[in-house]
Amino acid sequence: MTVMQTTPAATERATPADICSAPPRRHPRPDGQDRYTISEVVAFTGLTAHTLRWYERIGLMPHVDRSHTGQRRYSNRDLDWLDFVTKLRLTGMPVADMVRYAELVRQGDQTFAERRHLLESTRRDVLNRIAELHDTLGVLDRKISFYAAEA
Amino acid sequence: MTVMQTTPAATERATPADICSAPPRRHPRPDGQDRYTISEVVAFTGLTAHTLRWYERIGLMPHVDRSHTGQRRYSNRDLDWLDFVTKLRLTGMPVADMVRYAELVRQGDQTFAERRHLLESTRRDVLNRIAELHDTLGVLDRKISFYAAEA
DNA sequence: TATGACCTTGGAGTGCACTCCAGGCAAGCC
DNA sequence: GGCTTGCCTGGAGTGCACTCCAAGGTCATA
Repeated sequence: MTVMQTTPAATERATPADICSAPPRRHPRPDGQDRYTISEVVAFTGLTAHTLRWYERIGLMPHVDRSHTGQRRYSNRDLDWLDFVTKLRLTGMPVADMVRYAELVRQGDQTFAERRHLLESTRRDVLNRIAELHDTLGVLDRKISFYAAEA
Repeated sequence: MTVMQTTPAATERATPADICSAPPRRHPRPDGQDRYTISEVVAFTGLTAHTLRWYERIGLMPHVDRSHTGQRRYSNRDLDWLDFVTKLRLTGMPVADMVRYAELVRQGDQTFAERRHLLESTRRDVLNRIAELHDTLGVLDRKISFYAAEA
């Protein structure tokens, strides 16, 4: 199934100089398909196969379908979930909390209120972090313009 | 520079519900003093004594003065440095990179250009992270308003 | 049909950033 | 003098989030 030119695991160790440039590029999901192998999902999400299996083990993935020989076949719904999880990870939310959220989803509609609370508190975290980063940006700009003036 | 109200190490383990509320409150630096004990610095910065000693061990702190009995006495300059380091940490910069920066500072003025490059790339990282977080905010808002509509 | 890329598992290993421990010194107070 | 509190050190331990390994089954293609 091809594993085109992403940066499969080239995200290994980025020096500060690298980091800025390119976020791990992901491939578009082909339309009209709903059963992806793990390596396709690696290409779409930028996660490693190890991490995908691990997510499943710890209960962060809803049950993934299997082929008749036991190989994983991810659906578009699974990919949507992974996209969401990846976003949550960016906020710095611990994996344990995401597992908690996944459990709530499994429990069905009566957990809507709790899920909303969880997301709302995450939202506040994100706003705080953005504010902190803006603050840091100010500090960096002052230092940089100092160095620029001296150079 | 101001470091106002924050609690010492009350940041232990915050559940998602807690996190939002208060950032660890720190104590203001008293004026007209320039030799602080490690426990005072703990109160000012919110870092633990362990972490302060560890930062020194790995070369992230410039040499800290000692009392005649060998106890650490931090200066206001040291506190400023710790504030800066703490800001860099918030950006997600790895400790090893901050140690690199500290080394450049120790090497003196001829490293201005390199320091500026390092900070500029950090600045780009921060901008990227802010953009990612805004993106995540959009996702969260959509989910939250979905749950709000259903509830 | 055989080669090689791909997939499976449980469990062990890794790297980062702390975090703690044991054993000991020094100062203040009753 | 005895007690408490605070500080010191090197080295070991912890928790998180992966990351890898060994041993073996599966699949596409030459």
